[in-house]
Amino acid sequence: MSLAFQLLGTDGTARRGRIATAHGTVETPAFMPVGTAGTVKAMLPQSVAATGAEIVLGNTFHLMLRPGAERVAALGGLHTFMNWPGPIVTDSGGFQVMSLKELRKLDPDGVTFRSPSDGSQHRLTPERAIEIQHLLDADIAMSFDECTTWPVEEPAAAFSMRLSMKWAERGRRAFQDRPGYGLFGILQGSTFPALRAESAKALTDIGFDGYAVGGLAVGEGQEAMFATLDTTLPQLPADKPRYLMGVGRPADLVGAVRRGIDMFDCVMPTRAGRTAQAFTRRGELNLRNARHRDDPRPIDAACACPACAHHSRAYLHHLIRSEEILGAMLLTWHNLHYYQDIMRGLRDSIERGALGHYIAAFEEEQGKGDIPPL
RNA sequence: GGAGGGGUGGCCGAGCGGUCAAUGGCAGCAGACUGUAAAUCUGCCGACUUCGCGUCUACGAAGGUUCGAAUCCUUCCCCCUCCA
Repeated sequence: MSLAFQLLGTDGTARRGRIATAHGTVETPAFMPVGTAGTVKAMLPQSVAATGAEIVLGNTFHLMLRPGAERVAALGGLHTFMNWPGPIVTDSGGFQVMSLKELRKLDPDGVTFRSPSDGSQHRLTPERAIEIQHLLDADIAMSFDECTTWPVEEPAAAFSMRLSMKWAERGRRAFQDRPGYGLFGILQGSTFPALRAESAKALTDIGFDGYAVGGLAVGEGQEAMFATLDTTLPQLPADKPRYLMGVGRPADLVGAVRRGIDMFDCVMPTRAGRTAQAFTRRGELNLRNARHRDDPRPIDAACACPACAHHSRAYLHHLIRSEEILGAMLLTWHNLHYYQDIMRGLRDSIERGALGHYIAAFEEEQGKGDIPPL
């Protein structure tokens, strides 16, 4: 247990902090781009850093299958392997327990997966998930859990959550404490306040370097997600970072930070970028749409990313229509840059005690919608 | 000149007597995407439309056979291959 978290300030329930890891510090609230298979898709590591991201996420399950955790370790660990010298967090494979439901068998001890690529069998237990994350050299490791599906009946959610809590305890025992490295526990319990409370107590009793809220943004909707955060976050220790897993859209990030979340990861900016969607200060844009065909304007005039600095919507539209790789690259870059702009804005306004103003301005501008072409 | 093959919705291309406004693919028009089985997936895609298994016009052209034809017959037009 030696991942230092410093709480630098607060504004209401929102927090401004700093995490010190073996590979550098992370200013929070932070958005962590998803690099599942050892790459933030369509981005060079240095480009990811250029957007302002300080930490990226890798995945235990995917890297275990290919190229293999032992191989990554032999090649110097994930930082060296993917040339990302900064901090790395790794998901435990818990999300795949949900997303690969059809390809896995769950038992009290762990989960047996069939590989989506070649059908081969792979076993993940709470202990093995930690071992793999050690091999990958993740600065922040995550407990192996079962990401509970939604909707779910309360008894099933309770059963699933309690299993995850047992696994969290086993993972905690397997985790080797080293300076600059930490292990986070993951809360479950779906949208049931009593289950979330039970989960929070179970994890804080065990004691982790940080606490993640899992099992949200799986279909319950923003209102239910925020309601769950409202009742759950006060039960977590103030001196540890809080990570909302798999979230989200810009408005989700803003609302969750206001409620006291310090960290996020989400495929949204990268995946949406590869599928033609751009997030902007004035809402979302689908660059595949014909209306951009003759538009000489940038995606977002207020954005400093390469896509907005040097290229028109018409050109981006052309690249996407032509299935040119550069289209996916530029839109991914833009989305990640905009996400980091949001995080910078949130951190800055919390420091100044002006979060309320920031959010009001954010919501007003988002609500305006895109400026129509002349 | 002779022999053979073929002309199908923006394009390519199935269909070869009814259940065909016509399989697929591409292009086109939209939508979705939240700890990545995702550079993916879904819907629409002749015209009209009260958006309904409704009406109309359609499978080179014109006739014909048939209860019924994109599918069979006749003539014509055009394209391709091979032989002279």
